[in-house]
Amino acid sequence: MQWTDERVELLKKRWAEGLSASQIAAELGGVTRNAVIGKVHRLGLSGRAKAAPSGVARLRAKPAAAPRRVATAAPAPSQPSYGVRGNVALAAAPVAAPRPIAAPRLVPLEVVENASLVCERVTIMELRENMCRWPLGDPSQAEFRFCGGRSSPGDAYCSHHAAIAYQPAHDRRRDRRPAAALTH
DNA sequence: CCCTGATTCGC
DNA sequence: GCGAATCAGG
Repeated sequence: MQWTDERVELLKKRWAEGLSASQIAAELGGVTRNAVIGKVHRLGLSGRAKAAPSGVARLRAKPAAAPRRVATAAPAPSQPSYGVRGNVALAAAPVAAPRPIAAPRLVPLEVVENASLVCERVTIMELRENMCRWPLGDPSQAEFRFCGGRSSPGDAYCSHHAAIAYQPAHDRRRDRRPAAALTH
């Protein structure tokens, strides 16, 4: 991918809007957040309006560089695409299309309550790959959130919500307990 | 751990 | 010029 005028324009715009480098990278596609940050600096538009980093930090036009030595071959990426390397470079990590609705069935109340405990109540913007996409509330409302609890990589839901969502259709009817409210 | 931006420097 | 690797910080 190259920095076409269009891509640069979008970058400038989003950066000005305050989006993070990784968010911009995801929107652009084909680049990592490092690439975005690098470009931002080259364009000379770093340092967004940011509440002064508390006094001293300001003056640190510091040299404390890194002793990096790349030398040999690249670390043979296990995945052909961009991946997550610790806190490093992650490009276009597409969060799977969040499903607006997942119709919960009758579920033991305590299961639902346990689920509530792990709900982070995150917005769609805060939703990440390994976060539970269980919807909370009305998707048409601003208050709509996703559970956001930890989900196993590749799983849509956290363990509690998975227990609810994937409940076998059978043993639903038997043991009657207080029906859980469906809002959670 | 998740993430953020900043910096260096081999390419 | 580009961006991975790394740092420093939340």
